[in-house]
Amino acid sequence: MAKSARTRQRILDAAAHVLSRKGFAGTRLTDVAEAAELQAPAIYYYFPSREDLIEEVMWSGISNMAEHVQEQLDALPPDTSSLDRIEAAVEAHLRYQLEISDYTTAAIRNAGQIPDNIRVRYSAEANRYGDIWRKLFQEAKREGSLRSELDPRAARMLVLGALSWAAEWWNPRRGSLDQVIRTAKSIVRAGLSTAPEAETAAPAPQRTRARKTAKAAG
Amino acid sequence: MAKSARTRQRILDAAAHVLSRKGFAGTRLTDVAEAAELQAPAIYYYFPSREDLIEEVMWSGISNMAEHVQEQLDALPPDTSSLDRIEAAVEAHLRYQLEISDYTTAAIRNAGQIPDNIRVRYSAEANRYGDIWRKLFQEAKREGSLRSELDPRAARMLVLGALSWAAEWWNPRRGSLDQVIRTAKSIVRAGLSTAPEAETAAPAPQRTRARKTAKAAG
DNA sequence: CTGGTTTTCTAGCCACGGATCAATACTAGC
DNA sequence: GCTAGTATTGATCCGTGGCTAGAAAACCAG
Repeated sequence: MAKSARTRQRILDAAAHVLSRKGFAGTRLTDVAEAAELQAPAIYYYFPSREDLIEEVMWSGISNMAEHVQEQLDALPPDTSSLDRIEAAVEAHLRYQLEISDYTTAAIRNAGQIPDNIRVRYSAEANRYGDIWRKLFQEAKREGSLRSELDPRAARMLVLGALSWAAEWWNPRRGSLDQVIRTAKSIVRAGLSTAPEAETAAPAPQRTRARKTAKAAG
Repeated sequence: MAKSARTRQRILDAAAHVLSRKGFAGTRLTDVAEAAELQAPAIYYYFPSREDLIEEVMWSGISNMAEHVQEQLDALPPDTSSLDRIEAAVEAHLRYQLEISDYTTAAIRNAGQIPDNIRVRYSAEANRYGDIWRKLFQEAKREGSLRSELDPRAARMLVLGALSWAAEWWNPRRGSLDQVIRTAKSIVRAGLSTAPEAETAAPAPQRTRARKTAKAAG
């Protein structure tokens, strides 16, 4: 009984991997099968169709990301400032995207290329994730931490874009992840904040790096 | 003689359009032909193969972008500060990407999915564009305008990511382009700058918005 | 071993897309 | 109207990939 679930997961992982670098239309079941170490028709024992498989990859990618980020936010002390919360979300997003999962990469790269029927469910989940950030920015605005000349929606999407795009260029051999995270946090805080950054270069309390729940998808 | 060139251009435009929303593997010659209003085999009169066509779309997308941005930078007065130059590049990039061309969107979305043989030429051109930004950031660093805790490469790529990603979410009906540009400039400047932003909310001399050379691809 | 269930494989149908090529317009100059 | 070169099409070949069916294998009681 457990074996079945493991095989299914292997197929999903393989599909995420292929999807992330070949694109929606370029994802062949034979490639997925090869990566999962079985024959292509075996996939049909676990998924009704190619599209269903891909849909689940896309869906679970963004869904797990949302869960992960939300988890990290919930772990913060309740009196954390809105900008600190945004920083924590930046770190959670980058860490998950770059260190853990093919899924988010697959989702992000193919969001614009999937056919409508798949997009429906995906968009719903993407919106749920977007809500997390929308809320973060609303809080910041309400607290007066967001500079007034910024359009909140544009600012939010620009930040999310900077993070999402990191999967395209980040390479573990060219600079550490921590370095990227530190830079991203710094830019985002300074980029959004009204305050002239009192604690400038001070390392700042690392309380945002909560715990290391390296929870693999599934 | 002019007709031939026009048909060729029509095919290129169509290919850019299809490529940007169907992805590399999903780009069918029949779809391109339909958008270009001719029959698929006619494409082979102008391009030796499907891959050559796609390669030219990718290549020219990033190439025109580089040219456009460089042009705008060259139009700035020689004493322009490095941060003002970066702001100008931000505006040039966004304006070109969002207002003018399917090509850049196609290039950006498919950069991670094209096969190696196409990627070679594309990467060369992408590097050329990257150089423009690398230089901008180096200048800023040399001038001492870049905060010291920022990793220059990470900072540069995060900014470029924020801009590139804009094509994924920006919609002319949901907020004006000028609004997005203003927000992006503001975030980038404040995000990178050492100075505590003296001219805060003041509209600031609009000398970065150079002229409106709406030069279409080709 | 045996019988039954779960899982995987072999074989193959079918549709589609890239590519080729001969045939056909269209356009100019005569 | 003929001809030469340009531009476009329709018919077709070939390879490939999603998917199905049914057999084979692996697994697991007893």
